[in-house]
Amino acid sequence: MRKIYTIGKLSKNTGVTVRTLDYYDEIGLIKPSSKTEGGHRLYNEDNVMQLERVLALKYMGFSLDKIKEILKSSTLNWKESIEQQLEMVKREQERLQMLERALLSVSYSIDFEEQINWPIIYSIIQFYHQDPEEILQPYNNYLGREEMQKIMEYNAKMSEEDIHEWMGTIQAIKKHHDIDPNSALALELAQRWLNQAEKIFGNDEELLDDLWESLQDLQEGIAFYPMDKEVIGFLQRVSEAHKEAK
Amino acid sequence: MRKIYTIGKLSKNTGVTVRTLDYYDEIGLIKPSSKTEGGHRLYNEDNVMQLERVLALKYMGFSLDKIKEILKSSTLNWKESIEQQLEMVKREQERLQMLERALLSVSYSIDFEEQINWPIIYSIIQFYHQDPEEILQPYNNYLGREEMQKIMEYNAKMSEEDIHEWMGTIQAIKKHHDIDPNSALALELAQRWLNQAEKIFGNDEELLDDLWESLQDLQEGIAFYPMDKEVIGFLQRVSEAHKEAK
DNA sequence: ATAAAACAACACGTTACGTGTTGTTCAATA
DNA sequence: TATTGAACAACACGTAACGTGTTGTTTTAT
Repeated sequence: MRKIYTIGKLSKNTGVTVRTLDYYDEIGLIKPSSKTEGGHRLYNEDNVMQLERVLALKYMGFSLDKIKEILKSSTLNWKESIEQQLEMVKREQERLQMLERALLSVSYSIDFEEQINWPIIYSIIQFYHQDPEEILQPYNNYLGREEMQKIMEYNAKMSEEDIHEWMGTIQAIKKHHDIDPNSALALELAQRWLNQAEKIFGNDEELLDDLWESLQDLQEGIAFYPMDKEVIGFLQRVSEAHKEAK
Repeated sequence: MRKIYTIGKLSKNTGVTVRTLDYYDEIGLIKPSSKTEGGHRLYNEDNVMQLERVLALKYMGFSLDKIKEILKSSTLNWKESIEQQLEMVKREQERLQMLERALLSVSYSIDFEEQINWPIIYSIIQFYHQDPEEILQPYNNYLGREEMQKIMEYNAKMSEEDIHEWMGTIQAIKKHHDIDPNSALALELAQRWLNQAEKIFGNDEELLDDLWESLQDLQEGIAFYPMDKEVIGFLQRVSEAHKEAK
């Protein structure tokens, strides 16, 4: 029993709008198998099958143009198309990762500052805008290949919670950066920073030492929130004051 | 020293095309502060600042319309916009997750079958198309709330490798589903399936038992590759044959 | 036979510009 | 100062995949 559908029936059966079927006809993606004398479109079961395939490919994220191409081609090209699509999806996922972190950082920065601090937003975006490899480039002279690799891994593992805490600490230091390095509060802040850094970079003392050294030279830090010379200078002063006190 | 830029200079300094600045003027996003007698646009430093902000917001994924709205509003609305954007990003990430898994599954299915098996593609897409909660609905009568929760977690943790192996096993069973349940090959296949299942669902024997029970009743399985009655029937037969042999 | 429903074909709108054209203004040079 | 080449404004059309709306025609039910 061969079934024939008018465009309206096909639309109801598949959930695809009439306009869409109209459009698919127009671009030559699905041509109705026949027409009535008056010119109304008639779809047969082959057409239904074509539509199902188109919908499947559309779900996989292909453009209608690509779908037309794929449906005409052989299995070999199929594999290639799917691989390409997979790569596209992975790139998009990475982009969204960066975007999510940037948005979180901006959100936290508004929490802490209680207003919009544009320079910080710019630096957050600049940080996440470049691809991960590039971020660490300034450290090239200070850190080895493996160390950079490690930092990347630790960095990627940071949770929302971690980012939040980290930003809170930096923010607190920025607020009090001019207090006496010998004071209890100064020590507490430095301790807090160190704890956080250890949490992020594991208990890898050596890595942390190398990183700290490079930070002192560069006067500008990695991380999701600008570790600028204000913060680094503060940490230096507290560290020295603490050493002397010993 | 107030700097004034023509559209071309501003374009060169910021990397934004002249056409884009033209467009931003047209939609009222960035209006040049003044014009020459002849009508050429002149941008001042305020305009440069506006442009920097627009670019920052654009990077965060907002539409130009939303950006216009945000730049006019207060800090409060800012928070809300960013939260919304974050939710959008998260939804999109979930969608891409599903999409990636679907594409991987289709890719593997082509590997195994060496041709395009449309019904399998449809079921893969149907599986990933619904939201995660809905997938487990048929099991509602068999599994408790916590058990379903666990399955979801295990499922989400599956790596590419896992999916690949799983599909390979199911595929192999489908190829040999009519062999003697007492044969060595049958036992081996069933063993392979069990190993895989244990790998995915941990060593949680109880969970696996309940799941297996529900599978036998429903005759259709969860998972990224159709565990249909062919496969389930095969596993049943081998299991019984093995019990008797004991 | 007639009225209502379905349909075809066309047009415009959507986003954030790219690309190209025409006519005008600016800036540098002779 | 006149000229010429570069820069510019303003406009048009194209992009992807349709949604929405209109007009005129065909089909279907009564």
